Amino acid sequence: MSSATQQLQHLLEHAGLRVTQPRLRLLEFFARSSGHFTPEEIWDRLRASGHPISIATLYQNLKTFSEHGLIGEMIGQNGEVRYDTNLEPHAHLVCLRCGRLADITLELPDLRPRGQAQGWLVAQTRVDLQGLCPECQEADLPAP
Amino acid sequence: MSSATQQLQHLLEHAGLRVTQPRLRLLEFFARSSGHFTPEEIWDRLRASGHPISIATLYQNLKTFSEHGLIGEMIGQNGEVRYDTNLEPHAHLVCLRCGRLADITLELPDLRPRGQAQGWLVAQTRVDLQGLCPECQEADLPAP
DNA sequence: TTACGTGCAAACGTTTTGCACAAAC
DNA sequence: GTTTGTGCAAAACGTTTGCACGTAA
Repeated sequence: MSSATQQLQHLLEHAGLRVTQPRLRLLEFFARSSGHFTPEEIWDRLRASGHPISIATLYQNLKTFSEHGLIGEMIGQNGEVRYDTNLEPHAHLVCLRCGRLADITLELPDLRPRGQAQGWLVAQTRVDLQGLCPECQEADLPAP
Repeated sequence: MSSATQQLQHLLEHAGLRVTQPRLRLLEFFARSSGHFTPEEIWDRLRASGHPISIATLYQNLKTFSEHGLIGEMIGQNGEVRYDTNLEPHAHLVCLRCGRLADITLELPDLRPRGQAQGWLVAQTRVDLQGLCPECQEADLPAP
């Protein structure tokens, strides 16, 4: 067993989860991928890589992993659920033309609302920027 | 016919849409409501008010209306689609305990990303703040 | 050996579609 | 009279669940 796989094992053990083949494969996927993936995308890629797992097991483990803080869960631009290895708080930059999604770290000013909504206790902020990525600006097509 | 209904008629005509009963009833709903509604909530309320419309017609018209800019479409905290009469750009304040959702107008600083994601052309920003509304802080329950 | 995880198939809730009919223009 | 919208029922979609079996601890 590779040492990379051993690390993933420790991750599962540390979370109090049993070490199983489907879980190791799913964690491996996240370890070697970077991005924000829908369950379907993950399922397709696991299948394509020769390590298919059952769709039920996939959904169950995505939920389990995100509940244990091993991966992040986010709601995409169109309401799709996506999973992510980036556990740091970060904002997203979505290209309106090609859909490319980049993580960015914004230094946010104090966003505590004044005026209309005083008295709220703000715990988290979710910021998504939409626009055109450099490549799509380059392509210089009419705006979508 | 009431003058309020005439106004709604003009709205439809101006958008190049035919004036029909279901459409007028749907627009009436939005005219007298304030908030962010799921299709199901809208359907329930129309039915309860004695003016039911078909679920297919509802979905078709919600899409049509939002494409024509008559109502706003947003993705809720859990990925649900919601419709809204507030067409102004605004941010949301979501209570993590009771789910209450308030619109707020933030004076956003320049959020153009630097560093990791230079070169993007930012067209829109979506900001959602999560926290506790004043009432839920008052209730002083353990945090969710 | 016992609790937990897997994976199939079925069920689920939401949204979309095909289509015959009705209404608006 | 032509085009557009309605509404039913059926299909499609993504996700969850029940359950018998397998496997980790």
